Amino acid sequence: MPHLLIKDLPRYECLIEASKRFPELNPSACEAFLHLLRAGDEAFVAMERNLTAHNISHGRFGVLMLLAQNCDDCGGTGAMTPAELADQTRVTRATMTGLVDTLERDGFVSRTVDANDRRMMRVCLTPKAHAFLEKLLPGHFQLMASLMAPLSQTERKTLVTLLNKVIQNAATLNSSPAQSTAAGR
Amino acid sequence: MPHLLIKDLPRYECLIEASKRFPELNPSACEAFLHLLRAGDEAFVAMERNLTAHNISHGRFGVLMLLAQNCDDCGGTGAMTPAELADQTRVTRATMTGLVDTLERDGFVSRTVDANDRRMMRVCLTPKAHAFLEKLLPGHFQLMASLMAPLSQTERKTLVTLLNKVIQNAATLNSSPAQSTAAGR
DNA sequence: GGAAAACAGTTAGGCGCCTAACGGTTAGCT
DNA sequence: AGCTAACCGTTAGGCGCCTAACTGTTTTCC
Repeated sequence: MPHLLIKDLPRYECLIEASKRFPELNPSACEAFLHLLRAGDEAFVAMERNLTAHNISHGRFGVLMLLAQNCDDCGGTGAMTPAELADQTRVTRATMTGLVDTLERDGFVSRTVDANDRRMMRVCLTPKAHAFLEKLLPGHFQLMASLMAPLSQTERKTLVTLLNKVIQNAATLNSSPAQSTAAGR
Repeated sequence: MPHLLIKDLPRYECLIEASKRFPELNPSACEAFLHLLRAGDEAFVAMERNLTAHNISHGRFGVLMLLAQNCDDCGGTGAMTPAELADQTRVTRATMTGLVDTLERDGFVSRTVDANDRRMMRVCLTPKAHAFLEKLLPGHFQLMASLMAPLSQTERKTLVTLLNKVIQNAATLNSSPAQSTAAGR
């Protein structure tokens, strides 16, 4: 379930030591990177454990949340196409087909063909899904709260600010074509 | 490849709005949690993109790093049993079997049976693996550095401190049998 | 000495995600 | 009109990770 990630993060002195062999290794950057990876993984595992206890994968949960949000916020019908869902949840359309398949099988969503464009499908939440979320979400939110409990309000704000810088930076890095560093193969 | 995670993180006002319907939702905790998940995912994707460019998965990479570390630090032979590897990389022994299988197939590790206990195997890095790491690691470290570039030295320290609090807390939460209603700590 | 428990590693089967290729539908061009 | 390109959703096949059950080896304890 968890991402493979070395159990004991290396001590800072080891990073400094290693930086002598590898001049490209920036100890503070490496330390921050590894801690970020680890904390994110830990948070993910905690969340997924809670979800699997309710017999739902994080993938399917993401789809339900997205549909629910679309339903509540825009006051719309809550209907979205698979392509929209795939785009906003960052999975491929092929994966979304599988997710919607199982959600439909379990009675959480319904599929209908678009009246105007027969290529498109409309995916809608069922009442059963709304009831399911209503029962699941309180525990989900409590989990977030207890995970962030050791941080004060201002610490959380600081954390968000710092993470935002990383997110923005990573977004541009990840979208750039290729930043291959080593020359050739 | 990435964890499914909603593309646009909700605005803070939306969280406050949602907290009216769900009293368990703590807006600042939720915001910090989602940003952590996203930043960790972004970092993970960046790292894995770099690794797959060298035809290695993050799972196999973790095993190689662990073996290399064990070799360098302790001055030992660098030989570890699959059970040790599985324990320290946080995957099951069954998964480790598969990882070592492919690593052995590609000539990166060798398997030998322990002389004293014929139940055990000894997994060792080959010279080919050392050469491979020597070529791969500079780019790997550069990636970390460029990802953390927007943070100053002190900001990185702050980030590590905050993340450490979360990691410690999550470790106890994840190891506990079931999460309580969390009124404490 | 011999049965049973404990342990190490592997195999079998499942799930989620991916990429690549496929039929069905609409829009654009000549 | 008809041919083509673009698009939507789906299928097929692969990889990594999981759990559960299995094989083989050592230890334990009568």
